[in-house]
Amino acid sequence: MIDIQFIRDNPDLVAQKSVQKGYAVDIPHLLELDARRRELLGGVEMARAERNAHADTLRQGKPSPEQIETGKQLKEKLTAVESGLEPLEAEYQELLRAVPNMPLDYVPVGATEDENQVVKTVGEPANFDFTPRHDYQLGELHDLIDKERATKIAGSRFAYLKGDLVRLQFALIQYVMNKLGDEQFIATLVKENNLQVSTKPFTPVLPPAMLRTEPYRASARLNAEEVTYKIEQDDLWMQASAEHTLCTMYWNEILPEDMFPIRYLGYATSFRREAGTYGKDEEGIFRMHQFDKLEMESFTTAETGLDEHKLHVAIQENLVRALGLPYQLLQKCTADIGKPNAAGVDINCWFPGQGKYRETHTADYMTDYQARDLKIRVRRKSSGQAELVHTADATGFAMSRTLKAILENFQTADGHVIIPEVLRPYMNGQDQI
RNA sequence: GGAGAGGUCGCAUAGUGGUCUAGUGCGCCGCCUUGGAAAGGCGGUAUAGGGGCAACUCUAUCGAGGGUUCAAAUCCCUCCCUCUCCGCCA
Repeated sequence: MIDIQFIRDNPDLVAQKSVQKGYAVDIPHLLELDARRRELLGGVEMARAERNAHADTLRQGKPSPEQIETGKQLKEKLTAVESGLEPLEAEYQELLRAVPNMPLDYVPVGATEDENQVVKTVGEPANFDFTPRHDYQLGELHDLIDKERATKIAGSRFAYLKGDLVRLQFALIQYVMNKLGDEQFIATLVKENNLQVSTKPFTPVLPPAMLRTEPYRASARLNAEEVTYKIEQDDLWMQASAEHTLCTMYWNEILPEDMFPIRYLGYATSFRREAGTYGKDEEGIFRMHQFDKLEMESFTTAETGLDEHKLHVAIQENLVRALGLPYQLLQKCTADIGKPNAAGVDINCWFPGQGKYRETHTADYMTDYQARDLKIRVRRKSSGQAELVHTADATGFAMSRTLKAILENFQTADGHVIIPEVLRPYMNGQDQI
């Protein structure tokens, strides 16, 4: 949720930037509601003050019939003004929540994801002297992926992953957990990128996989119900990313300043309905209903939020480079960053099977937009004041997409797959599949 | 699944219709005291919104929402959550 005061102060800017993000919000109408709401609220509060003052005079003893009569009249008056406020309040809240976060100035303006800016292209796609195989072909060759039986059991977009592919996943998890848990590693990236942030390492977290409606809504991440599974019986949602259960972790809390920055590396199985994607990426394990993901989530003070986001991106790049995957770094445009985002970056890795760069990573910077509705605040040491925190999240590795990228990029003519060197120590030194 | 208890200020607790403008203890902050500290004393100690240059002030918040009443932490209804015991279970 955005600050209503900001909208009051910058109505044109908010309208303009909302449109740039693809959210048509009637700002003049919102401000009109806001003004009327405040006016009515004034009346309601005055009526309440009168009622309270009257109640004060009756503190002791029994009230006289006259006093009860006065009280009745005050009550009627209050009910009358309150009834005017109620529908207005509901509409106001709905409209206010419809306003997206404001993109930062450097975010390119664009109407579709095609206008995302390629910031850099790193690494060269391998020049195979044979037709590169897809993940499912390599999977079949080494008995690594069984989608057919998974479909029999669970339906489309599920898979049994087996053998070396599973070992590879656990190696990847272990590798990332070790890197992000190493203060020296963080310190190097902070220095290299000239960031004004702490060198504190990330704490690994296994979060719950389900969450309740109320915190989910407040996180501004439950805006696409077609992507999220719901357990009707228990009124719970399956998280579609560890980010969802991580960013909500401190819901309704005020945290001491010396806890900051709070850096988590979550690992969770994520679930997506993928409704409306029939026929899209049906082959292989690129787009699944269920996939495992390492996810960074940071809570920071306002001053360090942007640099924290940049740290996330630096970490992502470092990890992708360490594997040796060719990739593009994209500055996402206003249309693609998402409603709660102030900025966002994608990393698209090269997939030889498709001959394309496809999205494997994303990094989101929310400023205080999520925190406002989630009511997550920091208690400042100097002033004692409670201020909204900033949140930023970023993909560590989405397992299935990364496994696919490794399979396809490092394949050999005879159908083997060379395991990235950094992962070999976590696979008993195994160097190929 | 069965039975029971409970959700009050950062924490712990008191509070069963009007003196609750939510008490007390702990914690925290400031001051006094001290050579310095401890102990002690005094004062303060939330969040959100509205008004005001400010001092300050008004409103809301005792799990959530509704109701009864002149008046609700307290009574009624619905829901949510937590805990304990039993059963089942990785």
